[in-house]
Amino acid sequence: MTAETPARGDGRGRAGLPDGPARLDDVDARLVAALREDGRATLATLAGVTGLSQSAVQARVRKLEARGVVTGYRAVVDPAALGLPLTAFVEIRPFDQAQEDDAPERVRSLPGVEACYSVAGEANYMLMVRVASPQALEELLGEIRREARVSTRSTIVLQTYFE
Amino acid sequence: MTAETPARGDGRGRAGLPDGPARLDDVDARLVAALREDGRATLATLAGVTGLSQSAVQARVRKLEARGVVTGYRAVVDPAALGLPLTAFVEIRPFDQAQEDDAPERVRSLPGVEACYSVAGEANYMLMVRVASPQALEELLGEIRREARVSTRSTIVLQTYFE
DNA sequence: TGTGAAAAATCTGTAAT
DNA sequence: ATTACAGATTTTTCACA
Repeated sequence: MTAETPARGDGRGRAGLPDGPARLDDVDARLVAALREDGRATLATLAGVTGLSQSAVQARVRKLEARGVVTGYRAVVDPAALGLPLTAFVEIRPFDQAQEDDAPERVRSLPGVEACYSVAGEANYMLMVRVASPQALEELLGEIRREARVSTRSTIVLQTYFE
Repeated sequence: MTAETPARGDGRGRAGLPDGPARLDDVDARLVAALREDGRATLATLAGVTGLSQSAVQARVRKLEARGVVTGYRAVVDPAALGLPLTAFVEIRPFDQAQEDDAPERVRSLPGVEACYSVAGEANYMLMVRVASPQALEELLGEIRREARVSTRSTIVLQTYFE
């Protein structure tokens, strides 16, 4: 073999689309599913799930990581056990629409802000926050408003059925 | 040792509260933080982080798992790579408030529904869904409405800053 | 709880098919 | 992709403070 072997096509998938998912085949899909269920599954386990050899599984998992399909591994922790039993969704929109729109950066470092999305709708952004108490939520909302100069509209989570 | 050794108090924490978080000490907190960042961190790494021996760390991690503080380990997967680039929040409320309120169970099995919360506010429940396209969202919303007999109000996610 | 050490299992890299 | 093998790491278990 003298020249490089292009893995699949030109790395762009279909007609000029920015490097796409590069479609997962059946085996990859099963690996991903298994790793989503148990991020610590051993190669032996994954080999069993897919019917492939351990070596083949290892190579595939590495590729999935390298391709950015699997971006990491995390322990799932009960928020209540961390002292943050209260979850809320917070929609925010700027007081003054002329101001600079850097809300995501501004709220990122506030403790308790777990996620930030820009959304289409009445609000500009949607946050998910976890706090210790209603009082803590009140304080956090104040920080959010002040830090990002926005108004907030909160939806309190009463119960999490699954996530 | 003849009788069982109660781990801490009576297992209820403070005055009759239903078995609480059992407060994490400093070391546990660091372990949890490390495992949230890297769910595959080795005992050696965790020992380094905490200054404890591997055995001690292992015992603590086991207890955190047994206590339900750490509920599992998951690979983090790029939704786009799975062919689900479109995220949305869907608020739902029943058409007829007299009907049985089993929406969470009904939507649980619908593919693409990633989370379900009951909420305080105008809606009864908030869902987070991931789908392949606007068309797929339309179809999923139809299924949700039909399956759980609810009306929906959706907020499309344009960009995920962090989660 | 904790430590330390030995045994068992797992991962990694390489090579031949 | 598969099998096989060796060396390094990691996990597990156990004796003991």
